[in-house]
This record gives sequence, structure tokens and C-alpha cells, in this order.
Amino acid sequence: MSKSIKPTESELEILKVLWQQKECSVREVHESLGKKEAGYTTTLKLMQIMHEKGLVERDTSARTHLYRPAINQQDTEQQIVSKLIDHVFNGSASRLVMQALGNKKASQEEIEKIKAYLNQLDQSHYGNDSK
Amino acid sequence: MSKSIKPTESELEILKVLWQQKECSVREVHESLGKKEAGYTTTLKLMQIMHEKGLVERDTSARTHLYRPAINQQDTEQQIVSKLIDHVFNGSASRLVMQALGNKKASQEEIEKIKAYLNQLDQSHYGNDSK
DNA sequence: ATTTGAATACGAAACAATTCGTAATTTAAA
DNA sequence: TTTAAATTACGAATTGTTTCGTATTCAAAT
Repeated sequence: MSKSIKPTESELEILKVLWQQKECSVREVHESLGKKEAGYTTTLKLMQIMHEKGLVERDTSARTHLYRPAINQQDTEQQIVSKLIDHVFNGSASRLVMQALGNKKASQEEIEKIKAYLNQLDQSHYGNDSK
Repeated sequence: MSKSIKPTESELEILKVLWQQKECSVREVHESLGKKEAGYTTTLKLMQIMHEKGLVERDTSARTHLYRPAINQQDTEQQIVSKLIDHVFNGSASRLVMQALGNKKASQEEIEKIKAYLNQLDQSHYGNDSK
């Protein structure tokens, strides 16, 4: 399957809003993006382009068009992470994880969550082909 | 300190070669990049730009200039990962980690490495502010 | 000394992403 | 019905990255 549509950074910002809110007008997205962002027509244009690319769907029946994400959050995040692992960490997921944990971003609480997740992985014999 | 220089994708490719090999001529980098890459002058130009940006240092005493990385691999990877955590995973390192582990990329072997790392984190009282 | 091959320097083209100005359209209010 | 406000459509300017063609320089081989 060719899920290889990759959103740009700005597009990802917009997708995050849409993932969260399910369905939005351009204005709603624009406001959600907050102050720093560019003008309204910039957001509009981006969303129109995203529609052309198939990143979002839209309902044009009403005056104010409503947009919905056309790609899945989980899949998209997965793609981004996979690409990072391949390109930056030479295919080693563990190197990425260690990099992610070995910094101030990872609180003790976070680390506990991860341990729990790992144990759960074990129990569900989720492990796969090693050596 | 203002370490906020962020390499583009192509620049990162080149940095990876330099990190690995310590010091390289343009040609060496170019060959290391392999087939798919663009022409020699493209690599040259990129490295010249990287020099202007301060991403690499170079020794121009000899006919063939020698380039060395001017930024640290660990720091750079850290920056990339931090940015990803902030922008894609709303600041949650654990979400990134789970995404990284919950796919085919992470073999059982990788997962073991991570467990070991987590335990080691514990022992060295590395944990920080939680509650 | 001359030629040849490899290297650097430089400018510009080709692309892609972002931004915005302005016109046209639509709805609701006056 | 006219006006006003909000919206979409569209084209183009801007900015950043990548690519390459060509000129120049240098050093070694002839």
C-alpha cells in the first residue's frame, strides 16, 4: 500500500489540530494554531494544498468549508519515526530511544510509563525475530 | 550557548559521513554517499555552504581541502529528537518511545537493550523530578 | 614548458514550501 | 436592494534547498 504521503512541517501542525478536533473550518484551525502563525489566507492556502495532496478531506456543501484529516495520526507518526530511525540512527530503534530518554525531556514518570509498556510487550509475546 | 544550528537533510547525510570518518575530502564524502546521490559539484557546493554555516570546519592548506564536523553528533541527534518530541508528540518522550517500539523496526534484541538501559538509568539515580 | 586531470569557486537554474495581496463569492444585516 | 463582513480562489512573491554547468586554479605527468 502506498501510504507514502508525507506532510510538511506546517501541514503537520494543521493535521494535529484536525486530529484533535475531528472537523474544523479554516478559521478554527487558524485560531488553534495560535499567535505566532501567519495570516489567515496562509492557513487557507495550506489547507487547500493539503486537500489537493489528499491529506485532508473537506465538505464544501456549506459556505464555510469543513475539513477533516484524510490520514491517520498513528500511521503518520509511525512513518515519521521510522524515517528518523533509518536516516538518523542507522536503523537502530534502541539508539533513538536512548537518545530520547537520556535528556531532560524524559522525567521519571515518563520512564515508568515506558517500563510498563515494555513489560506489556513481553507478556503479549509481541517480540519478534531477533538474531 | 547557541547550538541552534540545524542541518538540512542533505547536510545531515554529509555530517554522518564526517562523524564516522573524522576527516574527509569532498571526494571521499561524495563516494561514501553512494550511487543515488547527485553529482560531485553538488556535494562540493553543499559542503561549502555547510562551512559558511559553521557546520563543518576545513583545512585548506593543501590542494585538496579536508573537512571535519564542527558540531557534535550526540548534540545534533539530541536536538533532532527533542524537536520531534515537542512538535509531533506534544512533549511526551514516552509517546515517541512507544511509537518507536511498537513496530517492526524494534526487534526483541533492541527491546532488551532498552530494558538494560532503563535499569542502568535507575541505578545511577539518574531519574529526576517526577511527582 | 605544456598538457591533462582533479579540485575549487561561483552563479544561476530548478524545486519546494511558505506567505500574502487581491479579487470574486456568498451570507446576513441594514 | 445595498452594504458589510467573512470566506474562498488564485496568482505571485519570497525564502530555502538542491542541483548543476562552467570557469579557474593547481599539481603532477609528459
